[in-house]
Amino acid sequence: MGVNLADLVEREAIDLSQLRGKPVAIDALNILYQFLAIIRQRDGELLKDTQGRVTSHLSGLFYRSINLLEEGVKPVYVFDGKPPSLKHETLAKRRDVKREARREWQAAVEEGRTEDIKKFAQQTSKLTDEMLSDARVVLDSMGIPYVQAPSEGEAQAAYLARKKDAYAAASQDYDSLLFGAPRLVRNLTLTGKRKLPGKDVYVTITTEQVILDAVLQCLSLTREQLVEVALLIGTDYNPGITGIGPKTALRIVKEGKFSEYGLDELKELFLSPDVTDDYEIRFGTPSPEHISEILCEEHDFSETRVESAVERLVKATETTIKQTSLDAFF
DNA sequence: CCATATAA
DNA sequence: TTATATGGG
Repeated sequence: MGVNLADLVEREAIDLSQLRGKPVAIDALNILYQFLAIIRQRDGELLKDTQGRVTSHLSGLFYRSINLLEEGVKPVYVFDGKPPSLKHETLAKRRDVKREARREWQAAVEEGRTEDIKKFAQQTSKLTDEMLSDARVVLDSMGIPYVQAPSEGEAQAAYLARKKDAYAAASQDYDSLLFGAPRLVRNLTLTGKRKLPGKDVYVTITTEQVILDAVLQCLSLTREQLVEVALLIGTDYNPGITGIGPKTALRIVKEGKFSEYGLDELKELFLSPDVTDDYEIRFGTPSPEHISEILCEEHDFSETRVESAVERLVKATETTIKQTSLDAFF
């Protein structure tokens, strides 16, 4: 999932208040997959409505968005379009992994291995078109804008950040940096405690940011060279060169020997990705009626829970709009 | 993940 | 008030 630049980039813990009043371009697929992986019951099953339709992603999207707005953060979701054809091999591999995970999950449930149940269930997540369109309807009802990317969502989110239509791109993956996002925000969430897969150990998860210029300066690389390093290690478009890790990749690129590896054409996918200017970011007024319609009537959410959440949403929207117009005024 | 109830 | 448990759809 995405390029692994974790060993190379320096991250800085930030407080959510540093994002107050600022639009943040959130990679929608990335966050929805996270919700599907995490929002599950004890047997690893997803939350579903009475008709058996998955709702975990909607729960996550709804409550997370409200929490962000309450913090003054303005989420702008970016949805993927058609994946570049060069990604087909990667996507096929992911399907295989998921098929295997479903088998392992079933076996773990039958044998009652609790840790494995969770582990394998998380790997089976699949986002359908219906789940994505439900997510869009929820956002519409909340008055939260989203952008349709022609191709990769990460690329479009990075483009928004480059154009300063967004203050940052938010994702767990580092690809936005390769696509040129000047600022990447990871772990854009409130709750700070998460359980480690291994044992009953809890780690504190903090929101962090990665500044592209700082990364490049620290490594003494250009963005193009950072892309070269990533391609040698492996990205969503290529498996990487066997036996080459971050350290060796850095050396190769700095010695100017990248072109010996036949990956030159792939660079363009990151340096000139398919993005569009055809979008409008406008925050609207939430519609309690539409929210109740899609969440409660259509998908069996609890009315009392949704009502109190909507109350928070309306209040947060009012103050955030006020804050923004004030910012624009001064 | 998040909200809510309950314990401490 | 804060920490932990559990159900959510």
